[in-house]
Amino acid sequence: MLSNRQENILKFIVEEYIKSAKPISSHQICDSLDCSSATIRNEMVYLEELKLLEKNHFASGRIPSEKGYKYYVENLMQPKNMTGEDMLKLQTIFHNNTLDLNDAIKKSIEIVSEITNYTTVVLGNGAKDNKLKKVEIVPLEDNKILTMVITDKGFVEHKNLYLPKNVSTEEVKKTVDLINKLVVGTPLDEISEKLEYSVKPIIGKYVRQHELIYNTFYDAFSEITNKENNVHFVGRSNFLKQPEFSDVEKIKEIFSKFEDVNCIREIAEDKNGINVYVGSDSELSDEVSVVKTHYNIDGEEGTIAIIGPKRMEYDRVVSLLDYIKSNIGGDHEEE
Amino acid sequence: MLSNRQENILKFIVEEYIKSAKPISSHQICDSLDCSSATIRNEMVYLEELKLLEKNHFASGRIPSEKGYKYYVENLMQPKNMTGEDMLKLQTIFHNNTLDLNDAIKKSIEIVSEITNYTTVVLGNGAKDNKLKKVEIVPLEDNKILTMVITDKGFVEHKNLYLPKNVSTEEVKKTVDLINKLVVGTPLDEISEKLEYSVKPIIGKYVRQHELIYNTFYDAFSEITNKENNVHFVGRSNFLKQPEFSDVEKIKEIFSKFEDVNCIREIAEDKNGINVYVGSDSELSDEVSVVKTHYNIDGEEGTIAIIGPKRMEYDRVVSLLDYIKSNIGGDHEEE
DNA sequence: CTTTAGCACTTCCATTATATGACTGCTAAA
DNA sequence: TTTAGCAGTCATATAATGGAAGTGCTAAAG
Repeated sequence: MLSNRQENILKFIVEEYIKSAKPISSHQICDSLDCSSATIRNEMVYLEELKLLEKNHFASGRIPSEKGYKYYVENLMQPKNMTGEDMLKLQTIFHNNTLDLNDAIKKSIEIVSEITNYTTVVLGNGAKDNKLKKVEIVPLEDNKILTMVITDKGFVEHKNLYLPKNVSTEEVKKTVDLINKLVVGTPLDEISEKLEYSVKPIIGKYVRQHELIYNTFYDAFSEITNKENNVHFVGRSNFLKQPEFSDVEKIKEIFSKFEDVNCIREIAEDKNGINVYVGSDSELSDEVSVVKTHYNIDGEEGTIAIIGPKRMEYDRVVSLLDYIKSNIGGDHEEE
Repeated sequence: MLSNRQENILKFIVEEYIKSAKPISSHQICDSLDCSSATIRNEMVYLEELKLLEKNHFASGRIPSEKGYKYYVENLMQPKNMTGEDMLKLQTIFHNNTLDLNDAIKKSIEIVSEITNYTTVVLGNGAKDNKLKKVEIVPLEDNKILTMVITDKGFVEHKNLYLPKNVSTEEVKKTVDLINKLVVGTPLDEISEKLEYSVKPIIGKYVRQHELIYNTFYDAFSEITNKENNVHFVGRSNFLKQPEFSDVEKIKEIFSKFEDVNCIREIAEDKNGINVYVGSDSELSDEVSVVKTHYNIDGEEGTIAIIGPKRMEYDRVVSLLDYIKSNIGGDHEEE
């Protein structure tokens, strides 16, 4: 158990280090705690024994350890009031009533990224659990047709296809009608299966050249459903602004994680509330922290995450996420 | 005018420096040119007077100047035969007959980026000159509707809208019918105008709450047409791999250019053929070169650009671009 | 028992010195 | 015109040096 003074010292060190990125000396602390630097030093030795603080070298000031950050986040951090400026910027989004949920979230995190200089991600779960609303084709010039797949949540995927010359648009239309009759309402990730056992056996009765057309649609669907999650990444290069990433090697490490789809998928969160993952808990790199939250608004689910250095303004980021979460998906009934 | 030997020396230096990123000394050259290092040095002095070569410091080897690179590209570079490996990777795309032009280009540059470790961009001119094919709405749950704008080239823009409670879907449908009747065939960038003088004056006759609906559509259209060009950027972080960008400050400079939409727009090219812009000519940074080409296939236009350090494998990149250009937009009639 | 002053000690960091290696430029001879 | 050879220049690596910063410890004071 930490004494009151020990907690204050830890808090001071974490917060000051977040601001300055420089190790904190005992002298810097004694003013605000009203005791001598020697006293602080004695306490610091204890905090270091508990692995809450670290030193870069024998005679450097202290910096928070990963454990120290965690202790801070869990026990010492106080909710930070949002500044009027931050609020104002976000409100321009929330007051736009016609904005789609996904667009609103994207815009919010763009703003967060801009005002905090951290990296932000939205990871929607895409259209996986959406149900097929309809399939539509629009014949364009020549043998080119536009095919669209529309889901019940308003997700649209489209793809331009070129038909082999011996296939007429009429035949394709018949196929589309068949699909619409038989497959509408099916969740996207079950469509391939359903096509196989409910459309394929009978398509031959209605459609000439059915094999070619069927395969084309089958491929189009599987491409659409395999499409990687809806990720919106903003402000990757903000990491370049952080002094602890002034080494290109470290930047490389982070960026290669960012490019690795699997790493990004792992960011997905399913816990309630706003969760903070420091360093190794972030699953990305020991050098970064992730603050994230899961949302589920009228069935549209996803994760919003803010990625920054461990030396992150946790209090500010948490309050920003909190603010966004309580404002998105607000009723569109009103007005 | 350069002598034969002088050209050979310049060529050797450029090509060797591209490989090694280290200044080239006279000794390295004399073997392959069959004369002594002193002779080379005498020639190098002359090439330096012409500003084709530079030195980092008094006793360093020579590196090509911007002018030197240009001379190389214009006069010395020989077309490089593509390696079988490179070809093979690209052919997987060109042999996929159902692939849309845009998708094919995107996939190609992804491969180019991967095999060359340079950054690539496709800058389509979006849907600006497309003509409206149709507007469509799909009512979803509650007061949410999906609105889609489809163009003659198969470009689709969609947006989920929330209707105020007192507006019925019926009224929206009427508006859509009106727009389809009056505005179809109009180029996208003239639509706002046309809405204003051909739909607005008469919409009141057919639609209740016409103001609200009209404004909603008007906004949706202007948002769609203002949408920034279709840019597909790949492999930004490849710059981290180049030794001349081991300094974070330089990376910052490049990345901030990449994030600046105007800078990216300027990449658009309208000249014929494949053009090489070295250093300051690149419009991005003195430290990079851009190799780009304009394509116009069945009216779909755009620019493909490859961005790398000045120390770029120009011959390889040019041949890659050439190969892609002669393969995309191949007939879909066959088979 | 807690706090503090003071001092010795450790490490970093910037500066300087020094040696080495890599090249060039120049000169004089081939 | 070409070449050999040497002096001269600069980068780079390594070591030495003198602060500066900040701790740990001890002993005295509260």
